[in-house]
Amino acid sequence: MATLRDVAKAAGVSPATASRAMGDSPAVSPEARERVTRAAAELGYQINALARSLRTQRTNTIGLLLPDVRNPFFTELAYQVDKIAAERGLTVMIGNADEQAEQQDRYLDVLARHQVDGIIAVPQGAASQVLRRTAGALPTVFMDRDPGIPGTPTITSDNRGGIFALVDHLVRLGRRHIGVVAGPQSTSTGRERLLAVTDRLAHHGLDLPPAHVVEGDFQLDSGVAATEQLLGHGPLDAIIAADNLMAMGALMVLRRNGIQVGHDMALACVDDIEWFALVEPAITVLAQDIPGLALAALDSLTRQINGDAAPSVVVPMHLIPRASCGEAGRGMPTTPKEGAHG
Amino acid sequence: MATLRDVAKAAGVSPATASRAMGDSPAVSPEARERVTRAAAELGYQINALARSLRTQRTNTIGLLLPDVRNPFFTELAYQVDKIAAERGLTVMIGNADEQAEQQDRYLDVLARHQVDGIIAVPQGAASQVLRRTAGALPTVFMDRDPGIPGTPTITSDNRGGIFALVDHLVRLGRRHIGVVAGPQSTSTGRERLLAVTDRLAHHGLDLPPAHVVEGDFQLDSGVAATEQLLGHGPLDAIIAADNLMAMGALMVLRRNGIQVGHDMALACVDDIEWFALVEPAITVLAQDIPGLALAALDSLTRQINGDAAPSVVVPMHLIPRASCGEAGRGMPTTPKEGAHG
DNA sequence: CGATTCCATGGAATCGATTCCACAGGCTCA
DNA sequence: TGAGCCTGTGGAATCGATTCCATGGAATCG
Repeated sequence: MATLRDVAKAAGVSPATASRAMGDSPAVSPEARERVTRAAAELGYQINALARSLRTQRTNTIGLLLPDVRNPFFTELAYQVDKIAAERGLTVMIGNADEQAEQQDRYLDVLARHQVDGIIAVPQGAASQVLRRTAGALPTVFMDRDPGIPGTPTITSDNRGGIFALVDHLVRLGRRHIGVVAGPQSTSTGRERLLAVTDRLAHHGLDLPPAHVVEGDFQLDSGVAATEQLLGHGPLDAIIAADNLMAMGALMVLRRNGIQVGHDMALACVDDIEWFALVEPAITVLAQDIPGLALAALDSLTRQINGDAAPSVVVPMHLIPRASCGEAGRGMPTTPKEGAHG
Repeated sequence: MATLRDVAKAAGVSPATASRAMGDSPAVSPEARERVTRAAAELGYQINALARSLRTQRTNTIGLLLPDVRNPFFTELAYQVDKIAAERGLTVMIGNADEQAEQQDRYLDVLARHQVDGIIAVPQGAASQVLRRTAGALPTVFMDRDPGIPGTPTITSDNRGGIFALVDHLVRLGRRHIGVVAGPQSTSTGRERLLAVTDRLAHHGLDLPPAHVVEGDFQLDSGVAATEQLLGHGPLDAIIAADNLMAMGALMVLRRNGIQVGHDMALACVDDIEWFALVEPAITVLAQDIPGLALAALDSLTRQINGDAAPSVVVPMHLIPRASCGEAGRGMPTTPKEGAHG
């Protein structure tokens, strides 16, 4: 591999001048710049990012820590973050915690050792010691979930507002007996979404008995188990799943039991997937604004890296009604509380 | 951030000794090691991977270049590669070409600048100049697709053998009029799969007219377009899609046209998705052995990094019959050529 | 015309960890 | 007892790029 020294020699200048010519320092004669550029091209010179970063104390690299890269929601999040970061000349190192706190800690250390300029993290479970230390030591932004570490900005979706709209939608369609496949209560999203369902049902004068709530872990299998359990606890006419994969599991169970989704039972969940529109019936979702989240997170992180105040942001969610909740007018009449909605 | 120098000072030893104590060099007294270890813990010392790598000329980092991180097949591939690499103490930098040759080239340079020890690449399109240069300059393994660069090992699935099994399956079920939503013919997988279908149909005495083949780009939308086109060209009783996303698109079109999949029309594709078993009807797939591919790629790359001979590997595929191709015995009788299959 | 400013350039220090080399002190063995 | 060895340690060079500082020459000004 050719070094800058080689390039300088080939161009007949000093390494200092070569360095200036490669960057866009104005203090280089056009002639020297030309010679250096040509020499670099001829030698196939690639700058050594390690050496540069060691000297400049800047890597232009950020870490992205996710709980599960295989969940389409996080895949999309990674895609959007990487895309925007690339446009800004930043490289993204993706770390997959694979749903294990220990892996998360391991990756945080890896990122720190690689001297990333900052970290965007979707934390899992309770805030670990390593997570606190890292968030305190270098620019950090939490995204999607809030681990409750004060002083670190958080970019989240408006889960409460979104769930309100979803519950209103279901109630308007005549659903009264709602079951919830909740997310893990160790995550802020799991808690917020469940609480919002409870609160909004109460607002409609409806009750959410404990037997109608089963906690899953955001994975497909837990959606299966939770739904089986829900079906054993009295009659329901709607199920809300706290994420897409658990909704998939719920759909499997409902099908196996010969329950007509969209008719006998409404099904809705948080987080859209491209092919949710495809499944029969198409699934009603509460979609997060993923590009919006990614953009806000990067903006906030960049500010923090530059030493400015970094804001927390709440991004609106978007209800997409599809066939899985049935049509308005079916079954019971539209709720008289219609007018009370926000 | 504490440096090794700080740790050494705190432990009352020289940086040299501190370095030796942090690694597992035997030439350190137990007492010195103890003191250094404690000092490091107290200072929250994290080794600076940049400085270490600059000196040792080893980053213990490999690059993984993918054409589309949002395709579940590549997501799973990334997951498996990262998992195995982590077990071996390697960090993975994922690059997403986002289906653009230009992005691929850009990422190859990024990886080279970061001094990765080696690259695992799923190349797209024709082999670019940058791809050739990179493959020549540092340890490289191609995975899934073969760009035809001699001297660089390739880890691929046995597309030909797999497709043979799939075609045999369809023919055995009485399907005779097969349409193909082919992959891009600029990729080796696209070419191999189409050729294998043609050859195996011929082996059964069946023809594949040009009008029954439409080329897509491995994305959902192209599956939609291709299937619509196929339906306009005479009667078919089966469609083979070269990947999962295009099969999704095909399924959408078939549904919209009221065509009963699994009865009027068989549908099968390459690459399984967890929830393909969920769709109604469940989709028959030719699944790749993703952990097998990941393991073989990493092994081959590691050998190459260590200066040993790195093998090319062909990994077997696995046919998973589901409801989308209908049951045996339906329609025409089982082909008399049954006995001729390999 | 002499003094001052400006500009392009090169030498050398620096980032943080590793490692070659030299060396001190304790040991063994003849 | 002295020659030789082994072990643990520290000084200093090194990896490759950046950047501070100094310098020489050209341009500008009064």
